[in-house]
Amino acid sequence: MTSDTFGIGELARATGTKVETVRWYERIGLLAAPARTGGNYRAYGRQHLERLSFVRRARDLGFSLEQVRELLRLSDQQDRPCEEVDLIARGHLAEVERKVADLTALGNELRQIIGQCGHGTVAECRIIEALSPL
Amino acid sequence: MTSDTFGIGELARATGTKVETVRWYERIGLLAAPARTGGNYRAYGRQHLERLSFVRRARDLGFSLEQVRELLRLSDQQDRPCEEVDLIARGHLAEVERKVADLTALGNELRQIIGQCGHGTVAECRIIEALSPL
DNA sequence: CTTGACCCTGTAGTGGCTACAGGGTGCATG
DNA sequence: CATGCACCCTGTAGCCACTACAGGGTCAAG
Repeated sequence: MTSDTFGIGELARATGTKVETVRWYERIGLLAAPARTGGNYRAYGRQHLERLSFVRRARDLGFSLEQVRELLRLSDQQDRPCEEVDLIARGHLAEVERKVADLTALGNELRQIIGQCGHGTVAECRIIEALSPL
Repeated sequence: MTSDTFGIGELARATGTKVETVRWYERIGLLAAPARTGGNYRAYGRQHLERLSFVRRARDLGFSLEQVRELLRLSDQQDRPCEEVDLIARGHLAEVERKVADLTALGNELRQIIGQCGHGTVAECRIIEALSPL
């Protein structure tokens, strides 16, 4: 391994990714396959590190792998307008907001049900009752 | 099929479940296997309908299948204290609240990033920039 | 020369379904 | 009585995004 390449473990540590996940990203074509050493070890360079950091950051922001794939593709077309990027991000934000609304409503319903629990027997349990039909 | 039994399609419609999902629940032992007709069709009764309604309602409230399984088991032990039921429900609520908090933070971050988009080229795109390392 | 950390491939499992493929059943219509 | 159609059956594969092995190979230090 030369001075400015590094193994999969180091790449994983540097990006906060699991080794298996790095290999998985390569398998599904999200990360280019790197060069190999004599012992068949993957040898990564700076570009791989940057690419994987991008992926990690986008994943942390909740983008799907398909969206990440598209964002990577777009980020390589530096002179095109960023409309599509904006569209993907706004679409994702809308999705996140929808989930927040759904989960908030769900939480309220759960709190209401739990609040009625009289801590008696299952037969009198309002939680079970709330789940039962009619 | 006698007067008070019904087929899988009817059960599915009555509970807002897909037929495949009903079969799936049976496969994983969440719903008891019903009797069969001469033509090997599943024949459900009132109990199955109640059971599946319970499952549906709990699933709609976001309980996992494992939690639903446990809630079903507990609901059958009518004279035991409902502590465990309460515990499952509170655990789930805590999880929901955690998700709401996480997603809200995520949404804020996304909104902030999107707000900086100047609608120029990808090269100047703040969204791509926000995803890129350093 | 052995130990231990690291790496390799390939496969199976997770949750909670969903979607077929390739058949059988049951009832109404012509 | 044949045909069409809606419904049902089993079994398997696919979805997402990994994760967890099993069963090996590689490499540097002691």
